[in-house]
Amino acid sequence: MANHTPTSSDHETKLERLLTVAAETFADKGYHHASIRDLSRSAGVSLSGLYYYFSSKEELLFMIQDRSLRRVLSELEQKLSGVDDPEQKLRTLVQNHVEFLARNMAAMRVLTQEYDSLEGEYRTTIRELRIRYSDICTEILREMRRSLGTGDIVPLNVATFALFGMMNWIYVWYRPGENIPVDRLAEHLYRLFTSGFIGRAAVTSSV
Amino acid sequence: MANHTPTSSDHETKLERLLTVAAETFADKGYHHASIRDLSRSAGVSLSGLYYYFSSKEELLFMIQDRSLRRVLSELEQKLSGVDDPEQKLRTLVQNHVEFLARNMAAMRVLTQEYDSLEGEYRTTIRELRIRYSDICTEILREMRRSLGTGDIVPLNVATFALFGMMNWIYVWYRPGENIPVDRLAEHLYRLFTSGFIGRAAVTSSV
DNA sequence: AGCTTGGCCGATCGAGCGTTCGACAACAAC
DNA sequence: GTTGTTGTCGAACGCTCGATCGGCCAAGCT
Repeated sequence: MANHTPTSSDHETKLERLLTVAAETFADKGYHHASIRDLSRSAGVSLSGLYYYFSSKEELLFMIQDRSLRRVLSELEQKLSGVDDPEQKLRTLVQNHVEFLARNMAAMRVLTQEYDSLEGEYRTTIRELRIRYSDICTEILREMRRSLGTGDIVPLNVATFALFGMMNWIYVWYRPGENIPVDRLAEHLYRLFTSGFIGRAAVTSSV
Repeated sequence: MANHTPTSSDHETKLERLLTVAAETFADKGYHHASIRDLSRSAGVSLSGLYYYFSSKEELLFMIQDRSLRRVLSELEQKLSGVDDPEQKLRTLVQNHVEFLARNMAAMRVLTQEYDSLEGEYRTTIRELRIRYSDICTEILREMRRSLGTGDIVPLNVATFALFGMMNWIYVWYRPGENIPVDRLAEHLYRLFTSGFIGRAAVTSSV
């Protein structure tokens, strides 16, 4: 009577562990190339035993993406509450994204690289979460522009995609521990995006 | 006697067509998920007939990546010869890359997304080409910095990866014809990278 | 003791995969 | 007219895949 759901937390813990193993395997070999048998080997569970925790390979992929995206989103929204200055908001977004990405490299790689592997309702759900995420970014950029009174140099959606491109490209080259620290990297990207590479106001020619 | 390799150009033409079809299929369904049977259907050639033009699926993937990379590299080097100003060089690089990417979206998508699917010598070859490409970019950035006398704000390799991230992210969201024209997009990205989003010199806080 | 349930497994199925092989038609060379 | 080359094909092989199913076992309840 003490705990009326005695096994549910064990179940959740083990599921979480399986998702981590799966994310690493998918990140390493790619979703389609990695077999459920690979997972069962890495997780030390039998092939059929895995199906107790999820009902299909695609649902497994969905769970990895869904949980990562919701987590990074909720951490961001939590950190943003209370911040008013648009520039500080953007810095918070970049720091949060880069740091989360470095902490959950495998899952985030699966999230960005295997989106096309989802179909139907799974895909729709993930797409809506992604849109919600990028909308937050675009809105911050809009505020920045308004508060600084700068003109419409670059379309907001192009700027948003460029920023996410800079950040998400990290998993192609960055290895935590081998390169510069994560917080310095985030600061570099934030500065590159806001101030640019040269760091001065006017760029010479016309167009 | 007039032409001692009469069929070789036909052969090359057909191979080129097959590579295009294959790139589109791989870009659409992913390398591992797309079957050779899919290709044979799309190309209107029998399954076994395909093997006259390549000896394995992996070689096919390699040829797509190798040809794209060599082509974009040679077009870049050609355009760069004669340009002295580092800023103009960088603008040329961005224009060339973005424009090529928009013209060969499928192949470039395969190039960036399916690098991990190559193994052994194939992988080594492609990696060396990629390094040669990014080295050109890093070298231009170094020249820019020297000629402008600006300090070491952001490490050159971080800046290089950020730039390629901005550019290569294009295939995630950009659809030629639906969004802004390609040359405008390239100019936006060039400006974003050099001058940044805000477009002024100093950014407030310390760190 | 008997019964239920959560967790897990070995064996197996049907489907699809990449690749190979022998054959065949067209065409040029001798 | 024979021979060799180029391009194409249908059929098949061996293998791996995702998924299923019946059953086992330990724990908790009655």
